[in-house]
Amino acid sequence: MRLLIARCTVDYDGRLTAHLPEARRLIMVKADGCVAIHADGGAYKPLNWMNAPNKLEEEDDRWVVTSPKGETLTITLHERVWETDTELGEDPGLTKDGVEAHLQELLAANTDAIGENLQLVRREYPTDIGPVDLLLRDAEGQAVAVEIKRRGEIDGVEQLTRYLERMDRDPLLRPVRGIFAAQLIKPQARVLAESRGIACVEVDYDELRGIESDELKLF
Amino acid sequence: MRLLIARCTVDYDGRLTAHLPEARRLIMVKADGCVAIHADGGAYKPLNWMNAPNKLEEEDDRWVVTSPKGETLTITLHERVWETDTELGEDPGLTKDGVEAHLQELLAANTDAIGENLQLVRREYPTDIGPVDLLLRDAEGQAVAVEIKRRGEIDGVEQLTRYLERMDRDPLLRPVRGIFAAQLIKPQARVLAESRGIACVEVDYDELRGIESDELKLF
DNA sequence: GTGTATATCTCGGGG
DNA sequence: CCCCGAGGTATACAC
Repeated sequence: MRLLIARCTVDYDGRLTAHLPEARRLIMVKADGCVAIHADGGAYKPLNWMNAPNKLEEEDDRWVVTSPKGETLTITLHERVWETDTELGEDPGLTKDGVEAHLQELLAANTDAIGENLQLVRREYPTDIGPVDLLLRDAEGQAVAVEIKRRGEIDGVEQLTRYLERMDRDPLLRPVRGIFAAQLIKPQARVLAESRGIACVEVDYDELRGIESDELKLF
Repeated sequence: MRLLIARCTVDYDGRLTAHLPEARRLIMVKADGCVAIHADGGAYKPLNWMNAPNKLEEEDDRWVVTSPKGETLTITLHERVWETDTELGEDPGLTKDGVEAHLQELLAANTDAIGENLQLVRREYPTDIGPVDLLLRDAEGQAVAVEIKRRGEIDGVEQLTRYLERMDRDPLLRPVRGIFAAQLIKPQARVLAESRGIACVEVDYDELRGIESDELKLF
């Protein structure tokens, strides 16, 4: 990883055009070739950047980074404050717990948290406009489509609505009941869902994880 | 801006939990207090981070960053390779050209690019679920709601559909016609829009900008 | 490759 | 503060 602190001006020309007036900034060039220009604030997002793959040409105090799509990032260096180049090596990578995929796993294994007497048919049930998180059947054999979110907002209701509309055209499934499950459901999303006959269920992630580990203890 | 290259392990506990095994990484602490841990690849996004505002406690080789919401980022330093601290100063900031806001300005000034004989009523017409990009009236006085995107995808059609549904409840507007305008409209979005009676218009940004500058030349 | 959904999204604007 | 929408979104995954 190459790090350079310099007074510079930067111009991006690609999906839009953007310009940075002269100031002191950090320029980071990673081993994969990606370039990022950071100010001393503003969260982790750089002011300007170019992803890998790209081509970096250095001509004295003018760097031109070009992407295969024809985007260019031009960095003009007015004063180099300092620079360094350090080998970091491969990163073993991040392990995560608590994202939507885990919530889906837990709910697939504990459908009781969604409703009574529900049988899992499959996860990621495919429709021709995208996969439904869970397809279940209730005690009467009616198909139940479940959309799972960490945070239940309007987009999720729209998504489930599209799936239901689609699945209702399938004589083997029709009529399909919809359930919107999330750790937290926003009031706007709840109103929209219920106005469309979609049930809302709030689920507790920690509690589900507790059930899961209790079950494991039985063996 | 403080920069530290170190062998470290990192744990985040907040909206999810995440863990980074021991490896060499760059730790960046900006003047506003935000912390980012970067590997030597993977675009500009850090592996792990904590936004400002937060509290950073350093105890020898263990840094604990705590956000007001109770999220914590724990960095354990196993070997410090080098570090530095440099004053960058305020950044004058980025200027952009070519984003959706400009497209909206241009279309508001040149409704002919959307359709014939359309009169602008207002930009960002407020409904109780959000603002519609443009509200127009056609030659017959019928209200026309326009949703503008750079790239026309399904989400944009859903958005316009919600607005139309809402506006159709207003006796002063009803019935409202919908137009989906974008530089490029994806086939799926076009199918969905047209199945809902929403017209699609592709507009040329460069051409619009040309019209604009031609008009300026007349003065 | 396209299409779809997720994200500790980030960021900015308006109420 | 929350809500909403845009983003050079980036990223992963399925078809």
